Amino acid sequence: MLDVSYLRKKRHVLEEALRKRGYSLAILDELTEIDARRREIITKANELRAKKNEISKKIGELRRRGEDASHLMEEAKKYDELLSELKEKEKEYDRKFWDLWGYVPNIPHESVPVGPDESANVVVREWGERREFRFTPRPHWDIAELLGILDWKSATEMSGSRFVTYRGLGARLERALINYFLDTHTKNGYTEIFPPILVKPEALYASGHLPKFHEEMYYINEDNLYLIPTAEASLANLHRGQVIPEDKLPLYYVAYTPCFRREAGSHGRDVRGIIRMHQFNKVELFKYTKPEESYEEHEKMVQDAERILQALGIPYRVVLLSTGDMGFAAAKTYDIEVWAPGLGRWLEASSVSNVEDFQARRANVKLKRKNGKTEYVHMLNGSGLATPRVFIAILENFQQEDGSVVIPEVLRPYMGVDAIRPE
RNA sequence: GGAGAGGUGGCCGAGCGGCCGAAGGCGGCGGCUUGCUAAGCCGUUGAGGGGAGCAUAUCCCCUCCGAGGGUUCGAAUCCCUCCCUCUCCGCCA
Repeated sequence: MLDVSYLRKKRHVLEEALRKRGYSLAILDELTEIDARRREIITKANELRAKKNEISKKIGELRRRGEDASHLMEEAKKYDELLSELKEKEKEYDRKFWDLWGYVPNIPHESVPVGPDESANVVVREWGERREFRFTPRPHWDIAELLGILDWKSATEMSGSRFVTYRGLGARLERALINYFLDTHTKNGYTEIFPPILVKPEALYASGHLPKFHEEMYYINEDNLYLIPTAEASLANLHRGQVIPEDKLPLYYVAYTPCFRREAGSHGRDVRGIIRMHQFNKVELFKYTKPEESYEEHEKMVQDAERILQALGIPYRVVLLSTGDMGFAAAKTYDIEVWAPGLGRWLEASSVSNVEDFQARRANVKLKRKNGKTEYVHMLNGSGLATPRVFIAILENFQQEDGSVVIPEVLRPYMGVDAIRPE
């Protein structure tokens, strides 16, 4: 959520932000109208309340002296009728306003390329050499089939499409990735967290996933809880309502969690393999920083994710997302895409965003300066990394002609083998 | 799941219908002291919103004592619902 003063005092900034993102500006007119009405009502109600409070105070004084106050009590009652109506309206407009304000996205940082969609994204750098194959590289689902490490039949039978069962060294590889990621990041100063995976709606409002993305998440009506779509949702709530002394910042967190997404809008897309799953594993990085340091920390976070791919030897590129492709809460986002030779395309394995104070405002996380002043912290999140796409990249990049897959050096201690071979 | 206790400012903690945005302590900030010295003394110190204002200066008002309702002229204080914490019992990986 943005600071409301943008609507009143810096409307041009908002307009520009919405235009850059390709959003309609209509919402601003609606907001302005509701806001004007809302303030009108608040002002009126406050005046009435002030008068009524005054009378009540007098009654108190009279009563204490043991004098009669019935005439004043009559007068006070008159205000009740006037107020009760206004109070209803006040609530109504307040709710309307804040609900709608929740649909206003974050303002893109000035360094973000402007464009309608991913076509305007900018490749910032590319790492590693894409391997030349002497044979036609297979897509990961064929390799997995040969190796017997992914079992689609059991998963679809027990859970449906977009679920998979990892088997044998496949399950082992998944676990190895999670552990390797966690071990690497904790060595780099991130504190490991294992958060709840079911969270309350309030938590998702704070992270910015609600109200907009209800449809994208699994919701358990019985208990009013959501399955998290990413650990970001949990980590953004780690310090809810807290005031953090500035010398404690920045805070670095890393968390492994499964993630759950309904993928409601992507029927028919990426249906084969493990590119797009309802349930997948991800190791998430998260930072709480001072506002003036967040962009520097953003760059560092991208590099922390990149280092993992470098150690694994997977070719990748870093893409700066354009205004039209960026997420709702983000002010600036880099994607890290791994090369998948079997598919012949780049796959997003990480998305690293600076949301500035967008989440902090709703989660109410502040920092206290040395001079006693408080302000909202900046929050950053990034995958470090999502396992399925790294899993794919390993299979496809390190496949041999006979279908076996060579395990990267750094994973061997976790795997216990140097290759996965056909059964 | 059952029985009970409780949720108050950055933290601890008093208050249990009006004089309470809230005693006291700790912490923070400012100052004084420098023979009680890893101290003492004095002062100061919550958040959000609305209005006036060039103003992130200042002033006025409203709201906030877990959240949401209710009773009352008036609620931190009384009633209801929900959330959370703790204790005991039950169940259980």
